[in-house]
Amino acid sequence: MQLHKRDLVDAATAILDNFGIADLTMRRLARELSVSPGALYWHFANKQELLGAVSDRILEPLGDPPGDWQDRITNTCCALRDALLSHTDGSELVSASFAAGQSRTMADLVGRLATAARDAGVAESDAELAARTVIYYVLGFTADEQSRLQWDAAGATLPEEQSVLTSEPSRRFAFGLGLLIGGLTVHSAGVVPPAAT
Amino acid sequence: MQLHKRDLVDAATAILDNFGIADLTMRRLARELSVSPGALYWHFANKQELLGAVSDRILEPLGDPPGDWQDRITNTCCALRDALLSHTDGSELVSASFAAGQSRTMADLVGRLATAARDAGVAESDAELAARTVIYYVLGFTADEQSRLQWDAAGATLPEEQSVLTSEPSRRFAFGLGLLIGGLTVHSAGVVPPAAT
DNA sequence: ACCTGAACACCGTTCAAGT
DNA sequence: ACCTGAACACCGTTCAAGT
Repeated sequence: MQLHKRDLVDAATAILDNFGIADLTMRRLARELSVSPGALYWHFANKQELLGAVSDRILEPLGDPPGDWQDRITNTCCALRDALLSHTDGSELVSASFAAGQSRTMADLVGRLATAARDAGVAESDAELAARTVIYYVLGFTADEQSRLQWDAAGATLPEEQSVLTSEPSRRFAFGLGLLIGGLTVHSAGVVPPAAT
Repeated sequence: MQLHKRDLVDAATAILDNFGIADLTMRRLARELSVSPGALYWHFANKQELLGAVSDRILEPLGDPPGDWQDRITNTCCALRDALLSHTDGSELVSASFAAGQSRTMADLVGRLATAARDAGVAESDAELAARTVIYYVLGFTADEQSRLQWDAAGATLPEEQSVLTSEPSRRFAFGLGLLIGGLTVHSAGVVPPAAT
């Protein structure tokens, strides 16, 4: 039967979940679909584009949260982190797609967070940067968290006494987020950030 | 003559600067050194370790700045950005080495920034996370900046009217940094960050 | 329109064997 | 101690040719 983009993304997501990003290759995907490697290039121009589609699939659960700007930032970031943690190497994959500009959903997220930043009093010219700064944090934090989680899951499972770096990750995630929201709050209060260089 | 670690890192850095990270392969490096690919594995256990050494080379210019905690964070971040921008794909390479825990210098940087965070009033248990949050920002911002710079350098050179995203990058860098320093400042003033999840 | 087969130009890593 | 040669097990991408 005919191959559709959806089928490729389904199978790619399954490989990701079961074997991780290192095994998510075009050839492996073709093998899984019982198809020649070249067939994939009828549906996607290249691997980057395919990975972008998988990223968007991973980010499908993200909604458009209501509330004031603080709530919207907090909810968006928590939902993003949850989505990334739901798939093996999720943060690594989405980080790469984001950097390559291949994820529609990440672009939308930047837009929404920029709106929240404007509502916080950030100037139009800096709103997107503020949005991206928040995203850098979520992607960086979650990549760290996930690599430690997956390393622990593979190795010895220290049952109670975990490292300070793996303990209470949600509380820690909120701390860093609070730093950024606090920064936006003082910014809107009229404090000028110190000059760099 | 004998091959030393230094020679490998020299040659690897030259490939990076002249051709970018995609061309920095073990086989290419061996060819450049007129040596068999296997020879490299006498000096480095694997590619990750070699890339870690290149990252440390790139970060060599970084000093240990004096001053109050705000100055130390600002100067460290600006020096880090400068070092990354001095080498083709510098931020991509160092980001990867940092994520893989292969750069001694990045580990040192986390330590120094954590000390600054403690001086800002951050609790011992959160100081390293605050340090990492600052680093996520610098790496994320600079990766973005560098990819746009390198894309512009390759394509059409729009001489005057640049996109809002590539204009005045240093001012924009300082803005995001100010957000984080502002967040640390209000934190030390006793404001509790809002809970996430 | 959609896919196969086969090729092109590569990878990272290992390891017996040489000097 | 340090390196070669050769192999192992792969990659992403292209493209004439088939249906």
